[in-house]
Amino acid sequence: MAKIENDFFERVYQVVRLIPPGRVTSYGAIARFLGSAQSSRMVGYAMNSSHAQAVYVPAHRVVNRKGMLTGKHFFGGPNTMQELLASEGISILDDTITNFQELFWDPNKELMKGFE
DNA sequence: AGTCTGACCGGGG
DNA sequence: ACCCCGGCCAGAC
Repeated sequence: MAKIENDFFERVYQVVRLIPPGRVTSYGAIARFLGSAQSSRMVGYAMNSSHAQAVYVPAHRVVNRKGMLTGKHFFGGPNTMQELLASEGISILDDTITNFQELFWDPNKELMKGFE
Protein backbone atom coordinates (compact mmCIF):
# COMPACT_ATOMS: atom_id res chain seq x y z
CA MET A 1 0.00 0.00 0.00
CA ALA A 2 1.28 3.41 -0.87
CA LYS A 3 2.64 5.47 1.95
CA ILE A 4 1.10 8.84 2.51
CA GLU A 5 4.48 10.55 2.17
CA ASN A 6 4.83 9.06 -1.28
CA ASP A 7 1.62 10.55 -2.57
CA PHE A 8 2.31 13.53 -4.77
CA PHE A 9 -0.64 15.47 -3.41
CA GLU A 10 0.34 14.83 0.20
CA ARG A 11 3.89 15.98 -0.47
CA VAL A 12 2.49 19.16 -1.95
CA TYR A 13 0.42 19.73 1.17
CA GLN A 14 3.44 19.22 3.39
CA VAL A 15 5.44 21.83 1.52
CA VAL A 16 2.55 24.30 1.57
CA ARG A 17 2.22 23.89 5.34
CA LEU A 18 5.86 24.93 5.68
CA ILE A 19 5.25 28.31 4.08
CA PRO A 20 5.68 30.95 6.81
CA PRO A 21 2.79 33.37 7.37
CA GLY A 22 3.21 36.55 5.42
CA ARG A 23 5.20 34.76 2.73
CA VAL A 24 4.09 33.22 -0.56
CA THR A 25 5.38 30.82 -3.19
CA SER A 26 4.41 29.63 -6.64
CA TYR A 27 3.02 26.37 -7.99
CA GLY A 28 6.06 25.92 -10.18
CA ALA A 29 8.47 26.34 -7.26
CA ILE A 30 6.72 23.57 -5.33
CA ALA A 31 6.62 21.31 -8.38
CA ARG A 32 10.31 21.86 -8.91
CA PHE A 33 11.04 21.10 -5.27
CA LEU A 34 9.20 17.80 -5.59
CA GLY A 35 11.30 16.90 -8.60
CA SER A 36 8.60 17.44 -11.21
CA ALA A 37 9.16 20.91 -12.53
CA GLN A 38 6.73 20.29 -15.34
CA SER A 39 3.94 19.18 -13.05
CA SER A 40 3.10 22.62 -11.78
CA ARG A 41 -0.47 22.14 -12.92
CA MET A 42 -0.76 19.15 -10.61
CA VAL A 43 0.18 21.37 -7.67
CA GLY A 44 -2.78 23.59 -8.39
CA TYR A 45 -4.95 20.55 -8.86
CA ALA A 46 -3.79 19.29 -5.48
CA MET A 47 -4.89 22.57 -3.93
CA ASN A 48 -8.34 21.84 -5.28
CA SER A 49 -8.51 18.89 -2.91
CA SER A 50 -6.67 20.62 -0.08
CA HIS A 51 -9.92 21.60 1.59
CA ALA A 52 -10.69 17.91 2.18
CA GLN A 53 -7.46 17.39 4.11
CA ALA A 54 -7.63 16.70 7.83
CA VAL A 55 -4.70 19.04 8.50
CA TYR A 56 -5.09 22.67 7.51
CA VAL A 57 -3.37 23.65 4.28
CA PRO A 58 -2.68 27.39 3.76
CA ALA A 59 -3.45 27.24 0.07
CA HIS A 60 -3.85 31.01 -0.02
CA ARG A 61 -0.07 31.34 0.25
CA VAL A 62 0.34 29.68 -3.13
CA VAL A 63 -0.01 31.80 -6.26
CA ASN A 64 1.19 31.57 -9.82
CA ARG A 65 4.51 32.88 -11.09
CA LYS A 66 3.05 36.31 -11.76
CA GLY A 67 1.93 36.62 -8.16
CA MET A 68 -1.72 36.57 -9.19
CA LEU A 69 -4.42 35.08 -6.97
CA THR A 70 -5.59 32.71 -9.68
CA GLY A 71 -7.27 30.36 -7.20
CA LYS A 72 -9.21 33.01 -5.30
CA HIS A 73 -12.46 31.81 -6.79
CA PHE A 74 -11.96 28.38 -5.24
CA PHE A 75 -12.15 29.73 -1.70
CA GLY A 76 -15.29 30.35 0.27
CA GLY A 77 -15.94 33.89 -0.95
CA PRO A 78 -14.70 35.81 -3.97
CA ASN A 79 -12.28 37.76 -1.78
CA THR A 80 -11.53 35.16 0.88
CA MET A 81 -8.05 34.46 -0.43
CA GLN A 82 -7.18 38.14 -0.59
CA GLU A 83 -8.46 38.72 2.93
CA LEU A 84 -6.41 35.83 4.29
CA LEU A 85 -3.26 37.23 2.69
CA ALA A 86 -4.10 40.75 3.83
CA SER A 87 -4.50 39.50 7.40
CA GLU A 88 -0.89 38.34 7.18
CA GLY A 89 0.29 41.77 6.11
CA ILE A 90 0.42 41.11 2.37
CA SER A 91 -0.73 43.97 0.15
CA ILE A 92 -2.63 43.08 -2.97
CA LEU A 93 -3.53 45.21 -5.95
CA ASP A 94 -5.78 44.01 -8.74
CA ASP A 95 -5.66 40.37 -7.56
CA THR A 96 -1.87 40.53 -7.68
CA ILE A 97 0.64 40.64 -4.82
CA THR A 98 2.40 43.96 -5.19
CA ASN A 99 5.75 43.06 -3.59
CA PHE A 100 5.63 39.47 -4.79
CA GLN A 101 9.37 39.20 -5.34
CA GLU A 102 10.14 40.30 -1.78
CA LEU A 103 7.61 37.97 -0.17
CA PHE A 104 8.45 35.05 -2.44
CA TRP A 105 9.40 31.97 -0.43
CA ASP A 106 11.30 29.48 -2.53
CA PRO A 107 11.28 25.94 -1.00
CA ASN A 108 14.24 25.08 -3.20
CA LYS A 109 16.26 27.66 -1.29
CA GLU A 110 14.66 27.81 2.15
CA LEU A 111 14.22 24.08 2.73
CA MET A 112 17.42 22.91 1.08
CA LYS A 113 19.31 25.41 3.21
CA GLY A 114 18.40 23.56 6.40
CA PHE A 115 18.59 20.15 4.79
CA GLU A 116 21.36 18.03 6.28
C1' DA B 1 -9.83 1.53 -20.25
C1' DG B 2 -9.78 5.77 -22.97
C1' DT B 3 -10.42 10.65 -22.86
C1' DC B 4 -10.55 15.15 -20.89
C1' DT B 5 -9.40 18.64 -18.01
C1' DG B 6 -6.86 21.73 -14.93
C1' DA B 7 -5.73 27.27 -8.87
C1' DC B 8 0.65 26.33 -14.42
C1' DC B 9 5.06 27.44 -16.94
C1' DG B 10 8.11 28.74 -20.57
C1' DG B 11 8.98 29.99 -24.97
C1' DG B 12 7.83 32.11 -29.37
C1' DG B 13 5.33 35.55 -32.41
C1' DA C 1 5.92 43.80 -23.10
C1' DC C 2 1.51 41.17 -24.28
C1' DC C 3 -0.96 37.21 -26.10
C1' DC C 4 -1.11 32.54 -27.61
C1' DC C 5 0.08 27.75 -27.81
C1' DG C 6 2.05 23.24 -26.53
C1' DG C 7 3.57 20.13 -22.84
C1' DC C 8 3.31 17.34 -18.77
C1' DC C 9 0.97 14.36 -14.80
C1' DA C 10 -2.59 12.55 -12.07
C1' DG C 11 -7.50 12.35 -10.93
C1' DA C 12 -12.45 12.27 -12.49
C1' DC C 13 -16.21 10.62 -15.74
